[in-house]
Amino acid sequence: MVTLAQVARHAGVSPSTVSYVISGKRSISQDTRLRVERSIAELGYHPHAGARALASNRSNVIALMIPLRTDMFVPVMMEIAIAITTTARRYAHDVLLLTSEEGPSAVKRIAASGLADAMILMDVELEDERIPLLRQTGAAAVLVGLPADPAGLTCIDLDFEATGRLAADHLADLGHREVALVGAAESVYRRHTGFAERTLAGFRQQAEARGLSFLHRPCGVGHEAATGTLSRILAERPGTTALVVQNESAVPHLLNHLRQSGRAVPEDISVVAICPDDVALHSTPQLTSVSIPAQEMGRRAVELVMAQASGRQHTTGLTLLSPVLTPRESTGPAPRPL
Amino acid sequence: MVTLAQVARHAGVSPSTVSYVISGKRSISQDTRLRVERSIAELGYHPHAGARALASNRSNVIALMIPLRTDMFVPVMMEIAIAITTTARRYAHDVLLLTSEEGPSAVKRIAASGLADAMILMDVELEDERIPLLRQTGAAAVLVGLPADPAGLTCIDLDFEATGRLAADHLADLGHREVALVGAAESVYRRHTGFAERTLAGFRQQAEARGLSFLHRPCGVGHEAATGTLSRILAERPGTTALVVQNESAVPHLLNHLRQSGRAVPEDISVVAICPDDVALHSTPQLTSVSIPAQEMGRRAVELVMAQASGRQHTTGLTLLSPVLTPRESTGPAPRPL
DNA sequence: GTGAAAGCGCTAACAT
DNA sequence: ATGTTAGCGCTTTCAC
Repeated sequence: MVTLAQVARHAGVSPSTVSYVISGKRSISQDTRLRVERSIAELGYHPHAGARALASNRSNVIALMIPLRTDMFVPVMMEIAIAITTTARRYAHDVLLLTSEEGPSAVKRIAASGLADAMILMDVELEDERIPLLRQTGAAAVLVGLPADPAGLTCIDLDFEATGRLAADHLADLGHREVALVGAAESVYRRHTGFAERTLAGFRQQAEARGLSFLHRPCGVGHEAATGTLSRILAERPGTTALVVQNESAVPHLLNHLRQSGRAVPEDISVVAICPDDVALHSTPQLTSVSIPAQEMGRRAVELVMAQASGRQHTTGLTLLSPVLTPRESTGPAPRPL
Repeated sequence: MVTLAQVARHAGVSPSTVSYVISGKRSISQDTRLRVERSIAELGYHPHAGARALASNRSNVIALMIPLRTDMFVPVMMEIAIAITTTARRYAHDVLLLTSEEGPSAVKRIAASGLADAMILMDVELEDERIPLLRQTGAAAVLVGLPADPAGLTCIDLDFEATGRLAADHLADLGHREVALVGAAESVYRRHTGFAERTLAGFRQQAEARGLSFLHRPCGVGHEAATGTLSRILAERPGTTALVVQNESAVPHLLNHLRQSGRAVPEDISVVAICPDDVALHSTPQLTSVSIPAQEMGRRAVELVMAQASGRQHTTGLTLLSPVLTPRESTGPAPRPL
């Protein structure tokens, strides 16, 4: 193993000089810097992470806690996780993956062991058990999602209330009067993961403001669940002319069920999806959608947590990304009543 | 921060005793052990990861390299990653997440920095750039997937050749004579990720042995791609009575297209999917499938890499999990020719 | 602009 | 069965 001392000897300088060349924490003459850098390259030196963490009290690692659950749309989580990881590298950090299996105590373990010096928590619940521990350890942390009481915490999420309002407005503008919201799995609502409830609240608010009547139904995973939910909606409210879908995995089933039951999209029924762009683009017809900006959420989460960890500021507060609705082929004017 | 020395003082023993209580590397009297354990709990002590790594030359971290690509079925990757993470915890290890963005040099960086003492590589290509570096650093490593030349490497994967043969046999047993394989995205074949080609090879071999004629077509993502691929297959070979599908994201579209074109499954056409069980179970009809044992692959990958890292054995070799085909509702006897 | 040296918290000989 | 102690490789004063 190549050590800093070896690099120093090779370059004919002292160990501290090598250290300072690497960290840039004091000015070095052009000449020395070059010699040291050449030695580093030549010997293939990489600083020992443990030694560095021990001496500097910073691990250069961000812990990422992801849920074990499978009732969320997995590709979105994965995209966020990947965006976090690649962004972290830009800050010379690595990402440690933790699952919720270990429970809230993982927060304590990570903080106390100095394994990571910042944490990003995904799948935050309204009353998340990890939050008290977070407050008590005072670790730099960012939540992806909103808890009930975000005071003193740094959170980032899509503004789902605005998302619900946006969808309602879009449909109201098109003249729809009777609409339905096909939501996430029931377990998601039961668990009080904020996003589903916030979307519903925003949608309800604006639906009422715009005089829309609407129905909300959760929807489980799989073909049966999706078609069953849709049939029941259409049976109960035959006058429904538009659907808002906040359930990526149900999208193909829903579209197919509409096709099969002889309803044309958007002529007979309009569809707005809340989903990543690629899902919307790969559907037929391409879906009018409010996109889930997974990449941006991951990137911003890292930026927020790095700002905190570097002590530059305690950006304690909410970052709510504004939803963007992209009209595509799946929404159109409400059909004239028969 | 609570240190080992503080625990020692609190328990009235020497630091090394505390260390040995924790590691179990030498026998401790019942009495001392209890006192030390109580002190640890009382003070909320967690060993400093960096210090431990520095002193012991072991980080207790497994690096997991995942692909950035999105043409693989994401939920399977995620399930493997989660299984790896939870299994790693059973070995008192954590998982460091690396993406392929950093390139092959990540292997060098991790090995040289001592950040991880073992690596698991996913999405292995036949001529994977990371392999030479792996051989040269001599790091403990397990590949999920098979490269062209696995000599000296430890690999684990589903036995996709046997999977192909199994599917062919199942259909031949049911009397089918003309079958088609709906494969992964074309990019997957171009990149020479082994699994798709191996499935095809196994399927071809057994199809020939059993006298099946067959067609193979890659299939991209999305509704258009899936239905287009299927229409073309049926146009080209109207006598096709069975489909093997190695493309999870195409499954719902395929089933719907069959339904819509008036073909009953399995009366008119049988379908065998190569997919995780939950995809098979959530389809209608439930699919006869060869399951992708994501959990087991993750778990076994950790076991293999731990065995290696602990030096107990260099299990250099392939672990090919035997495929299991579960007959469900989507396959039946070949229809009598008209 | 550069060097010397004191730790960081732990492990693992080497003691007894 | 337990204690003493010398590092592990790095960062960071302190000194010039």
